[in-house]
Amino acid sequence: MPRACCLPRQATGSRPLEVACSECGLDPICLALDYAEPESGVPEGVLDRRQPIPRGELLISLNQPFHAIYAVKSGSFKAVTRDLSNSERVVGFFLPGDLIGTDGLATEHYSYSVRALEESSVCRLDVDALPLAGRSRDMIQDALITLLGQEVAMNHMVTTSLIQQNAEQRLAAFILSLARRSEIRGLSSQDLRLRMSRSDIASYLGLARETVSRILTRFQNLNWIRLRKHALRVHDQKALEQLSVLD
Amino acid sequence: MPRACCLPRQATGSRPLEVACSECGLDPICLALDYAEPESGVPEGVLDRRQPIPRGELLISLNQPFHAIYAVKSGSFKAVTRDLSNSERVVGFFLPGDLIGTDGLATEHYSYSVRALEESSVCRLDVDALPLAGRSRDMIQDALITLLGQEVAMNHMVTTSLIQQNAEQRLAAFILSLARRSEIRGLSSQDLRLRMSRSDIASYLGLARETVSRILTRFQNLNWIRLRKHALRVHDQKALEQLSVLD
DNA sequence: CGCCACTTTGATCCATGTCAAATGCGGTGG
DNA sequence: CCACCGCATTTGACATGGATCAAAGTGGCG
Repeated sequence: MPRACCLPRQATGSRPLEVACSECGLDPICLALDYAEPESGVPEGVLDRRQPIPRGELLISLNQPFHAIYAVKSGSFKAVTRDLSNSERVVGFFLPGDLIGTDGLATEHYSYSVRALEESSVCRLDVDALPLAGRSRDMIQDALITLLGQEVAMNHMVTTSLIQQNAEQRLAAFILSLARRSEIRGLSSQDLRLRMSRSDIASYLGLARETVSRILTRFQNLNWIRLRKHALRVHDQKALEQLSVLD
Repeated sequence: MPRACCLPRQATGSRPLEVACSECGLDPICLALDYAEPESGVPEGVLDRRQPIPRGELLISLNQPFHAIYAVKSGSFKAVTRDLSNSERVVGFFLPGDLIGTDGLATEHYSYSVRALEESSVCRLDVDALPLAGRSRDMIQDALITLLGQEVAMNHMVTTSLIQQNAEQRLAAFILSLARRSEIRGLSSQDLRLRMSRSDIASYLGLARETVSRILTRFQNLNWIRLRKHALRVHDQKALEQLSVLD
């Protein structure tokens, strides 16, 4: 059973690595839609595959009405919201295979802006148009329930691990989470590309950017990681893991 | 259209205040099940209403397989999990109208233990038995999607507000969130009962219990709140709100 | 009445925020 | 190709919020 949407872009030269459809968070729904191949009978616009997004471009604007869920195919994104004092706060990063916008399902509008950190591509699922797709509601609903449930569980973990850990632990957990997500999606867990700025990381982790910088160099001096501009290589995963375990 | 399950317990004497069914998070599903009244044809055990839970009792144990979602009818609960270093961490409080266990929908097991902070009661929805209820899958699925979506949005807010606020702001936000939830459910937003210990609050907010204590007395000295053992009266909601706005 | 758990208050220390300056890096124009 | 500029990052010095340790106060319950 070849997954058609994964075939064409196999070796397009300098393109960044893509996550395989089979590893993508949207896959259950794509399956239900037969990947919206022409012969599937799914109308145009329900599932748009591989939409390119230039670096710096907004994929979603805060408070925009909800219409679609996106899956990151390649590249990366950051989610930014405004807190009560109206200052920007990074609330998440999206890597290949991640879903963007699931929280809009309930609220009817997006609760954050999403910006491409690099040249990226996404698959877009038009939720409003889903009923037109003629697919079994049950399948799609079940898939959505699963997705949302995973989202809840993930958020839960993140919250738990971020609050009341010190700066070193937060950074270690952050790096490990990137590595794990990368691995889950079938990419390398050792060579990571941190396309976000130190400020973005700091904002996300609730730290000062100076602290992020200091601790990253500390990790590097301990030979736990190797950091060259935005390329991160994990040398000693065990050491990072131990850090989170020690209280 | 009287809501049957709200009728009988109207004035049972010394019982704590109950949330009305119409204000309960489970209501959309209860509606779909006709409140599981005898004449509704819903089998026994799908929706158990008003199960009493004694103070200190476990409603859910960590890692227990998932079977049901609960709605708090009266009283209150705390959710406790263990972090990587195996120490206990409070990850949430449940007040009347709140749903417990929604994250199990996806993970198939509960990710925290839930303990009654006082004599409480819950409605129990047996998710496994739902298909037997003969209700339209669509209705129930839609309701579940809405519930999960709200959960995601809520978690999002909590995470955003907790990380990178100082202790005063966290406490202020905590009190305000209790007040708002109380109000949303149709109860008083000024008179709150904090049945959890200072340690529980501290654990939840990622602070030391001494800090919680100190700041609560500080708020009291400023005349923003009045605190008598576990009864909290909000005197100056505006002041608390301003605190979160200032960065 | 007295024990035990919880809470409050006080004193001290350290991690991390803040401010400031130096360094590095990419882009642009000459 | 180099000179210059602007921005991100790194590094240093210092201040402080909150953790930690310690001890006293408070209330519930046998």
